[in-house]
Amino acid sequence: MSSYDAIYAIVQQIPYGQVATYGQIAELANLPGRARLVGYALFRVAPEADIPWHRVINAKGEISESPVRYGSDYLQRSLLEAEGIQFNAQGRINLRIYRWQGVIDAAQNSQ
DNA sequence: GCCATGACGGAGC
DNA sequence: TGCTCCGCCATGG
Repeated sequence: MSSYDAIYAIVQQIPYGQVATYGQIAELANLPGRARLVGYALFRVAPEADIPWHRVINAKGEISESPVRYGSDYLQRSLLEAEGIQFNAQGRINLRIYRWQGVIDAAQNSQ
């Protein structure tokens, strides 16, 4: 175990009906630029942990596909839709609406 | 211990 | 708007 522990902690904090990007998770986990490690970490722990991995998507707002996942991406989409998240015609999620802003600082909320 | 790969991100064309 | 290339670093052979 290592910094990944922070990644799992962050993912578990994603609220129902919202999503976060790998890069965002990495940043919150104090691993800026290591978005890849986030996805890799989730892939290794997902099946044996209570982590809502389906709420983690890429920066494009879509579900990442990979030959090692086969059809898991379809399951992920189903889970997200079950939470009320809508996909557009391109199968992507509107991050401007569903993106989890993580732990927002009060000062940053001035926008 | 070295080499190749990978749920990504961002810049460049 | 969409595709391609490079960078980052842990894991496995």
